[in-house]
Amino acid sequence: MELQLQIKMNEKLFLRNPEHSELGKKIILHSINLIYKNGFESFTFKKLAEDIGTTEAGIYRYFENKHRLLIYIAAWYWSWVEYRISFYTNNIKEPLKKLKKIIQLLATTVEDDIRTSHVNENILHQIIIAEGSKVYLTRHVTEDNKDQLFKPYKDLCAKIGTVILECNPKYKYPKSMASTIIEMAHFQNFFMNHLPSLTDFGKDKDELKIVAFLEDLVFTSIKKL
Amino acid sequence: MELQLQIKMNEKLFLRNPEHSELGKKIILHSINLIYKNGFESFTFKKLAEDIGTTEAGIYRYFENKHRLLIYIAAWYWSWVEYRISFYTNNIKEPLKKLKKIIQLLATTVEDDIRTSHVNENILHQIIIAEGSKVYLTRHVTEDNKDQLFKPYKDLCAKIGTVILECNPKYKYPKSMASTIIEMAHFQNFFMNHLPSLTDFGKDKDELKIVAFLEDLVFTSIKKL
DNA sequence: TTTCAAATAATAGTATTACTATCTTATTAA
DNA sequence: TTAATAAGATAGTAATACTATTATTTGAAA
Repeated sequence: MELQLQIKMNEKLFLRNPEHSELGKKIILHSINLIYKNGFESFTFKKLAEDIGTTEAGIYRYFENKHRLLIYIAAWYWSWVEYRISFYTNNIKEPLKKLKKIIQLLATTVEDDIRTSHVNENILHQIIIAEGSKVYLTRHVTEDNKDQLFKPYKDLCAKIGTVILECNPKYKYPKSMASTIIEMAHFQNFFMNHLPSLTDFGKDKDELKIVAFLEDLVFTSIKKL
Repeated sequence: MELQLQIKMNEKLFLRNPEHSELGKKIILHSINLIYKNGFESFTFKKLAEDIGTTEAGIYRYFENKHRLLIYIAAWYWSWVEYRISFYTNNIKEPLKKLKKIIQLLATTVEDDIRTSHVNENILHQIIIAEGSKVYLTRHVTEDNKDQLFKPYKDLCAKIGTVILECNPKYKYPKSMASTIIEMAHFQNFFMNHLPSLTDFGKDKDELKIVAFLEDLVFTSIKKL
């Protein structure tokens, strides 16, 4: 049995749906690889076009500009993360166990999902750690937010917030706690690898320590009466 | 009595020390205002030069490029925050009270410090919230880190880590907790104002709620035996 | 089978950005 | 008085971030 995982994306995220053509899929695949290799700053549509073997103008038919492409990639990533969380916590009844699983899924390296052949999820995870915040840290957050470009991220946050409330209905900050978990799962990873003195994991660079830190942080707070 | 607050900056942060000339001070003052107004993405040395009434080449004598200028501004900011924390927690003996004060200082709006006439600290605080992460989220973090460009940020983090250990010498993650406090003090503020559904403070947009959230988060975790 | 629309490729061109270089003038300190 | 230093003026370049136009391919409906 061969499965294809298709994530339905908001129409405003692109000019032409990249999932619907070969060139489109190449754009996603190659842009993820290029951003991974040289970072978002030095990434240009010209380089991407050369990499793919098409023209700059060709890319512009799919995405307004490189920032929009990054937003698309991030939206895809968060949708995929939410799907993944649903999948792996589906059968878990106990909310505390569920939250534990969520933290583990957010903070540890992912394997490549073979059902999405045009996306290497491990590399994608890495680039979202390094570039993800740039998606919303802009002058046009508000308009972009109105266009629902951040919906997958917000949905994920809301979902985690709900699980937190299931753990403790009296906990006062479920949404802020959820966004803290998500952000810190990534930031502590970035710090561990690049600015280790900002963390307690510098020596062994072990993702499981980030999980342990987050679990400690979250569970002591929400378990409190 | 008129006081002047001078912060000694690492030589690698600039080509020519902007504190040592009128033009230099203008560069800092106007760049903060321009970045505040239109964001770092649309900020260019050309616009800055026009704003000041000098030439592009003039700015390039002080800073290699606009990213270096942002690093400088951020370094200045974190040095100033650390100074401020030292000042306001100086007389506090009780470490828990000290940490509480630190959280409040990190998470609430600052007044303009009249002793630094070329810097409006309130606006500076705002731009660091929105642009601060971009300082280290680059391909060249490692080299920049070797050049000590992030020292003020790391020093602050270390200092807060020390206070956390004073509160509870057995707490296992003082540095990660410190970086979490610093980052979340800013991110929750950004989210509250621009993506409110990621927080629990969207309705009244009250910074004191961020303080309350952080206090809850931190103290339940570190007080644990 | 034609034909018509959609996608793509090829090419060219523009404004802005991110610089570098050079030369002149003002300032100030030995 | 001179010599260094900072600043101003001007010019120029390569790369970036686009837009526009025209031609070619492809695949599906008439």
